Amino acid sequence: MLTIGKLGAEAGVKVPTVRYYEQIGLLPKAERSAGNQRLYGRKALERLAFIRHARDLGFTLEAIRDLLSLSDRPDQSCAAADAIAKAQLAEVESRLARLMSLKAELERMVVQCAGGRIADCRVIEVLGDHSLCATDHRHPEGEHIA
Amino acid sequence: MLTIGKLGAEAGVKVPTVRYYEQIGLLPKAERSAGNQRLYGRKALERLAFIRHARDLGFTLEAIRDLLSLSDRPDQSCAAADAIAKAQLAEVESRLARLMSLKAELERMVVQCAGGRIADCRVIEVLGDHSLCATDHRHPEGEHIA
DNA sequence: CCTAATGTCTCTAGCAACTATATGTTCAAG
DNA sequence: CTTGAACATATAGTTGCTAGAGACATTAGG
Ligand SMILES: [Zn+2]
Ligand SMILES: [Zn+2]
Ligand SMILES: [Zn+2]
Ligand SMILES: [Zn+2]
Repeated sequence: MLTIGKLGAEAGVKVPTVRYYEQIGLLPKAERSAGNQRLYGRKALERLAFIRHARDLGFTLEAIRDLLSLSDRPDQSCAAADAIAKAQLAEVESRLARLMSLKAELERMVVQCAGGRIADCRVIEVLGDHSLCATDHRHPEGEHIA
Repeated sequence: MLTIGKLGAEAGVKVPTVRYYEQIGLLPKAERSAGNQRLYGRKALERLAFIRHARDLGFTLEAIRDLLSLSDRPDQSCAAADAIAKAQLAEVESRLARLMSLKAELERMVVQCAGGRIADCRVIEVLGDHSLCATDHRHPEGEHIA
């Protein structure tokens, strides 16, 4: 049995994060030692590693919650799981497109600045006027910015 | 003079967001009408449009605060503004690199799944085991995930 | 065996950047 | 003059954690 610290170290997750996952019901309530400390077995480690990996791939905790409950029903069709992964792929692709556009605009700004006074700074000028941009990089409503 | 609603519409910013920007000191406290409603002039509109555009380019509010205070000093060197833009470009490039890696892994997962039962689902399998991944896409510590 | 250093416990609050809700006031149209 | 939209304030919620306070548990050294 692992203490929370060992568990976190094995899975690459910080201790408060493990407790947080338990709090929001992503991990089941852990067994406790005589002294009230959490104890984990191999199954909990696998579950936490799954969560960590899915987070690393950008899935939200909500999506991970669904994926975990699917993975608890091995005999069902995996269509729902695949749909979640495809949605995540689409999300990543859309962020990618936007970030490429941002990169282009930022590069233009930085390159065009001759490095003089603020009054002549291309960075400041472009930030004040989107019509100076080459692409329409604007934030589609409802999309997360990061 | 514009009311907050008109101002927001002109700049493409929601009304509560305008009030939020005022609250955190990004916009100066607005003049008020006899009936205590906010009134804005052209300068405020320009400032809000600047903020909106910078947000659209992914700058944080902290960076925008700095850029705004720089733009209030037109005679100073623009080196600091350029540095902020370069840092933002670097940030975008690093996110881009990570997202490309995520996209590759997600595509692999989705393509490899034959679409049967959960027990055989490649999506679930890969999520449980990073060693099945082709690249090291893992989250560098301290970086934002989105 | 005692002590000191970690590690763990709970609880609360904070971060970014808003968004939503509730309740009340002002304004413009008809 | 009444109605309804737009405005006002204040508070709480969102996501995914992270940081702190103050108390208890465990472990390693002397
Ligand atoms: Zn410049
Ligand atoms: Zn632009
Ligand atoms: Zn599948
Ligand atoms: Zn992986």
